[in-house]
Amino acid sequence: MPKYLIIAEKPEAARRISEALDSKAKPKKIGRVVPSFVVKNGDCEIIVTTALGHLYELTTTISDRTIYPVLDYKWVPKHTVERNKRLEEWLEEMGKIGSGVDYYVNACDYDIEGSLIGYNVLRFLYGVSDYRRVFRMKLSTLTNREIQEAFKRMSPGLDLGLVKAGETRHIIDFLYGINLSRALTRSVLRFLRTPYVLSVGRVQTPTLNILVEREIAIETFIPDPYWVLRAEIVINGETHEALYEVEKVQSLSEVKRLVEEASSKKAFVEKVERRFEKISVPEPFDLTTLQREAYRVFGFTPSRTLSIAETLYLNALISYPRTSSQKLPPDIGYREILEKLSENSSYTKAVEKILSRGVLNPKQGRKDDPAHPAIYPTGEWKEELNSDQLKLLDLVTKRFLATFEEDAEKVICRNILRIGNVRFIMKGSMITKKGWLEVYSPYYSPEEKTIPLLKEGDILTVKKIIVEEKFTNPPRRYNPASLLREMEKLGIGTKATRSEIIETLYKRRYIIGKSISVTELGFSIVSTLRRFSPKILSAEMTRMVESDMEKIESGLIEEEKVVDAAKRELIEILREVGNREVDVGKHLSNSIITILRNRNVIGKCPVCGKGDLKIIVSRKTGKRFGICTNVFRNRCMLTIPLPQNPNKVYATDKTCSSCGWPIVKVVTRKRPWYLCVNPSCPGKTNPPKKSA
DNA sequence: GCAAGGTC
Repeated sequence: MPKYLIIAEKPEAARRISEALDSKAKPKKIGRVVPSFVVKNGDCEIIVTTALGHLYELTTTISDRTIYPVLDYKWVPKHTVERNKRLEEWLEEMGKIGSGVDYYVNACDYDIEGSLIGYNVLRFLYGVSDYRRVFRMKLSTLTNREIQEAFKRMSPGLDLGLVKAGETRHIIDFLYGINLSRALTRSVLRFLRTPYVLSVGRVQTPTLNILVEREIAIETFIPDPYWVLRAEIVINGETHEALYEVEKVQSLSEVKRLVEEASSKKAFVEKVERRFEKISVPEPFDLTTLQREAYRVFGFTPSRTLSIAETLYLNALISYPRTSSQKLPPDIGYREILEKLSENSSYTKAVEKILSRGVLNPKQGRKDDPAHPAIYPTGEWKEELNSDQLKLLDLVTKRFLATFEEDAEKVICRNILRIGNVRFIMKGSMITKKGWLEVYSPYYSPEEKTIPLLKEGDILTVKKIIVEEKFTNPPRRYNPASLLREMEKLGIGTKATRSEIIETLYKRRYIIGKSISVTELGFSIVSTLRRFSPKILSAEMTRMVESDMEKIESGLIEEEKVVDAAKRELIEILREVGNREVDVGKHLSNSIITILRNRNVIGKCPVCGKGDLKIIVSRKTGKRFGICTNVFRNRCMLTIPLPQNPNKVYATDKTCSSCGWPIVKVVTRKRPWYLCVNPSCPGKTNPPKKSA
C-alpha cells in the first residue's frame, strides 16, 4: 500500500484537502501543533500535513546590521531568525509526521511562492533529492470536486521553473534590501546619540517615491482662476438654478461677454432631454477592492481591513481573503451559501428574490488569481463578533448578494434653457430601477436630484445671473486606500503585503498623516537614492525582476546569472555610498534630528497660535505635562496636565471636534483611548479620571 | 534594530 504525504500551504487547505480525499469524509486528525490528517482513499494511505506560509527564510552570517556589503545568504528555518517557539515546534512535528512515506505531494497554492514553500519543505525538512518520488497538485478553489480531480491528475516532479524564479526573487530583494538599508543606517550612526533604523526596498522605496512626486506636484502647483456662471430661474414661485453649458469659463472677458448676452429677463425652454443609464452590478471583492471599499464606507485602513478579514476567515465566516481574484466559480456552491445566508433574517428577503429568478449567474470581475477565488461569505454565523467584524462581514455578504442581482438604472434629465443667446442647463437624476442597490444598501446610494418638469417652449423668469470666481485645485494627497490602488496599478507588492508596506513607511517616519504627507526624512531618503541608485526608486526594478523571473521560469536564463549581475551592480552602488558616507550621513541625520525634535509635538499651541504644544517630562518631579514652546521665550503661558505613567501619551494628527485643540492617544494597560488636551473642553462629557 | 513574501 503506497503511502503519500500531501503538503498544504496553510491549515485550512490541509483540512479541506483531507476531507475531500477521505472516502468517508472523516479523516483522522493527528498532530498536536500541526493540523494533520490520516486519509483513507481506495488502496492508498494519505497523510495530509501543512506549512504555515514560508517556514524557511534567507539570512546572512553577517549579523551586525551596520556591516556591508552582504553577499552571502542561505535558507534557514524561519524560527531561527525570529526566535519563534511555535514555528520551531511546527517544523519538528511536521518532520515526524512526514517520515517514512513513499511519495511527496506539493499541494501548496499554485503560484510562485506556493511552489517555493513546498520545495523548501521537501529539500530542507524531508531531505528529498529524488524527484521521482515527488508530485505537484494544482489547486485553486479548494472544493471537493476540484481537490479530487487535482489528486488524480497531479503531475510528476516539481515545477522547478517556478521554484527557481521564486528563489531568485527572494535573493534579489534580500540583497538589495539588506545592503541599501545597512548602508544608509550606518551612515547616520556617527551623527546620532542613538541608532536610527533606515530601510530601503524594492517595494517600499518606489512607494515612497510615488508620494514624494505627488508632494512635489502639490508644492509646485499654480492655481488657475476660472469662472462659473449660474442663472437663478423662477418656476412656480420657487427659485431654481441652471448652469452655463460650459462648466468652467477660462477668461474674464468671456465672462463679461456672456453676462451681456444673457441679459434678458426671460428664459426659453429650448429642449427637455431624458436619458437612461445603467448602474452596473459591481464585481466580486478581491482583497484590494475590499480594502478600498471598507476605507470608503467605514474608514478602515487597508491593514485594519486585512486583519479583520483574517479573523473572519479563521472563524470560517468568509473565504480566503488574500486573493486578487474577482471571480466566483460555480464550484463554491452558490445555492448552498445563499440558503445558509437566508437563515439570517437580514438577508432572507434578498436571498428569496435571487433564488426566485431560477438561474444563479453572479457577475464575474476581470481580475483573476491562480490560487483562490474572490472573497465571499460562507453563510456561517457566529454570535460573538465585535462591531468591526460585523461591519466587514455585512459588507462582504451584501457584495456577494449584489453580484447575483440585476443592474440598477437611473434617468438623467436635462432642461436646456436659452437666456438671450446663452444656453444654461438644469440637470437632475433619479434612480428608476433599484436592482442591486437594494441589497447593497446602505453602502452605495448614487446622488439623486429632482428638477422641475418643464415643456419645450415654456417661458420662465430669470431672477439673476451669478458669476463666481474659482481656482483649480492641486492634485489630492494619497490616503492609505488610494495609495494601495496606485501600488496595484504599478504592479508593486502583492495583495497580501501592500498594506504592510504602507505601515512600514509610517513606522520609519518617512510619511505622516491619514492624508499622506512625506516628512523631511522621506524626502532625504529619496534624494539620497536618486543620487546612488535611481533604479530602486522606480517601479522599473520590479518589472525587471519580473521579466528575469519569467526568463528563469522558462529556462531562458540561469538563476546564478541573474544573481551575479545583481551582486555586481550592488557592489558598485555600495562603493559609491561608502565613499560619500559622511556626506550622506549628514544629510539624513539632519532630517532624523528634526523628526526626533518634533516627535513630542502634539500640535500648534491653541492659545498663542505660534508655538508648538509639546509633551515633556519634568526633570525634577518626573511628571509628564504639555507645554507651549513659546513659554521658554516668555511669549506664552500655556501648560496642560497629561496622564502619567504607567500610561503612555502619543501625538496624533487629530484635533478635537468641539474645541479644535490637539488630541493625544493615551495607551493604558487595558486599551488605548483618545483625549482632547484642553482641560476645559466643552465637549468633555466624561472627564478622564485622574491617574495615580 | 535591515527586504518582501507567505501565514496565525
